[in-house]
Amino acid sequence: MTQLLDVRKMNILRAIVDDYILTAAPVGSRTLSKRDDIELSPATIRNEMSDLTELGFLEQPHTSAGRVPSEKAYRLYVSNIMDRARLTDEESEYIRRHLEQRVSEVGDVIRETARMLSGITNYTSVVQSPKMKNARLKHISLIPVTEGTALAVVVTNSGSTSSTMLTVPAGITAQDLDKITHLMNDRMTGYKITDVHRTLLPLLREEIGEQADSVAEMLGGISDDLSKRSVEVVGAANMLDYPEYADVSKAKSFLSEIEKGEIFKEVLPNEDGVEMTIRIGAENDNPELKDCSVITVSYSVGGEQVGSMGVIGPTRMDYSKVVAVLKCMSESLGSVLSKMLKGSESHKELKE
Amino acid sequence: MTQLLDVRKMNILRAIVDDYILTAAPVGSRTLSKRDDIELSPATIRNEMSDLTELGFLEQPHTSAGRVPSEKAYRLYVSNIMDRARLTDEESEYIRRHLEQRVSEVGDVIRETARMLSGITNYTSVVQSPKMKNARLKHISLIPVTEGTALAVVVTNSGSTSSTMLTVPAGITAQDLDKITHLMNDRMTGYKITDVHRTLLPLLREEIGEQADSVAEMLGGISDDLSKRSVEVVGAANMLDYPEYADVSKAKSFLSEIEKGEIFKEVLPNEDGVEMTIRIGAENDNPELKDCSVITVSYSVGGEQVGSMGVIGPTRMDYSKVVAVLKCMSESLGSVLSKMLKGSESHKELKE
DNA sequence: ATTAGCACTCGTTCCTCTTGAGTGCTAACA
DNA sequence: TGTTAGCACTCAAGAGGAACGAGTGCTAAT
Repeated sequence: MTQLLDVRKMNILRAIVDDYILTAAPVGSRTLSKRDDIELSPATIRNEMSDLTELGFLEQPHTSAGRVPSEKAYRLYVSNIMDRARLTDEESEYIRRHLEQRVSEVGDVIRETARMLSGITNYTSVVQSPKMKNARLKHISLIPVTEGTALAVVVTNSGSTSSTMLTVPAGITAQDLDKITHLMNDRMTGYKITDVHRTLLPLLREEIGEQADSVAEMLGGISDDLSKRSVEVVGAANMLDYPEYADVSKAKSFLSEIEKGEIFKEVLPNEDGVEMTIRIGAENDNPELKDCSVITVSYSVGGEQVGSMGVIGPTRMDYSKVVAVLKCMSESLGSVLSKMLKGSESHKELKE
Repeated sequence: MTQLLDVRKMNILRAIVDDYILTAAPVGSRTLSKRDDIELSPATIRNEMSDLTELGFLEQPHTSAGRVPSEKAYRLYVSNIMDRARLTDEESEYIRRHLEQRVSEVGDVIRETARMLSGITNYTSVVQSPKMKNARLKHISLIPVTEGTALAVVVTNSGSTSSTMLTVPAGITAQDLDKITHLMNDRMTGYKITDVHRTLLPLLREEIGEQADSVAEMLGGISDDLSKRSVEVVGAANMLDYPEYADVSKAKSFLSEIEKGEIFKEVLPNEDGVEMTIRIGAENDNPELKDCSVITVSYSVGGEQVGSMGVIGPTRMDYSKVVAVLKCMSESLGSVLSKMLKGSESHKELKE
């Protein structure tokens, strides 16, 4: 990338963004010239600021106010300017240790992650539970509930359970369900949940004949259901701490959006391989977030991205800190989950 | 109860409360005298208001402002004055129909109840899931997970499932767990979950001898876990619509309290037999709710109170409407749950 | 190229004044 | 004796205006 701005302009822009992130007040030339890292007179700075305004990096609320960074400025700041901080060892140690105290259930770990993320950053956090597509079958029970419906209770190798209501094809009896349950527990444990119904098909044909296909379809519903993932959102009320939301009607519309529960879409996993995404203001698809920035990071177990989490804050958020915290969280969560899920011993692959 | 106030004072008080609930602005004597239901001159009203203030039913924000009802006034209003409205048939029909569309899962019904409750009242709703203490065992699986831990998956006659991580006593093998599972499915279905571990004890003695007691204790953990109940809280952001929360810092402290997730305590079931409770302002245990009123109602299945729900709003809430909506909701939820849970056929009672 | 100097802009703050909704009290009235 | 008209008084809220000051842009000197 070619140098968009000369070094001096960069420095001034950094100083303005840093200051604005801290104070939320328009930054003036005199304030800047007092800083140690800028050795220029106010007048010179004013000239530079005037240029930066023309280039679209700064905005002026009104003639006699200081300058405020534009979204373009944040973009540049985030990609080229800010120092990509790492947390101190104590901080990351603290995070990891807290997370490791919650090793009994995946849900607990996710919740604790969300809580810490919002607690440390003081913004709103969104954490998605890991996808279980690669989970392997450990135990299954098909339990008839009413005429035509059955409950499938699946335990995966990671110890997580899920239960799904299934519609039982006509003609399948409780005895059939029992037979299928035993068949699956005997022959299919260790297979990926998503593969089970296909792999099982030939065996089913032997056991229950012509209804095998409809039963396989029913079992497919289990892996569909398993792909539904929960999302923890914590710290929405934190936003009220920032002058951006001093106006109650703004606060209300933000909080209502959060309560709708579709915010997780903003945190949807990035394309494979992309670790971190920063979306600033209007870059967000959701118009309700046009004054917010959303930073998301994916987390991995065993080298594979299985989920993501994010932080939502005002565009004037502390990008550097949030990036650092998210990195650490992602690593910690990944490693804690790995430990939890490593109870998976027998892996049988589906030969396609 | 003896008549605390004469009829005219009652009328004036009702008018003031009604007006204040509507407008949130202090009510003056002239405003009142313009109302059709009060045929008195402002001066007369002033005299009465002065008396009511002395008696503690009214308060004055400052000398030259109108009067505002005190908590004592709301108390009186709620117990003796307000007309206990019922919903129209269309309204209650609407509620019932909406709820009946969610018959597949208890959790869905609870969530929809909370959503409607907050949607209709425009306050914050809290709905507790029904207690399952009387649920009866339909199916159980004990699945070894790691050395020393097992997962208990329980399906009740109502079709709801729960899974609990149990600590397996030393010396109990996977085979033992299997044996116990079969024993329970063969002999204990239809019993109340809470009774199972006790009733099973003699049978366990036969099967696994001296370890029976520790196993029974482990199984007791299942019913402990089953008594954990989820709570849905919806519409916290609604509070921002009211001038009481125009101050962001108030809004923040309310929302933070909600987010802490302990609000359900305010909705804890009333003593048996009490159907509805109204707690006004300082009557709430939680100091964070001292400017709020909480109305809770219990709901029943088969004549037994199994849960409760409530609405949280400013003390200046529309008591009459909320009471009516809660009554209707309680009945609808009760009847919908009854239908869902009536799948319970075989009941075996524990002979004590 | 930088900076000191200066006139100018404009939001914020702080007064003061006015307005009006409300009161309490007193005296007249039915 | 209860009700009401009248009046002086209070006080929050709003309007208007001066003073302030943080900021700018421009020009001329360094």
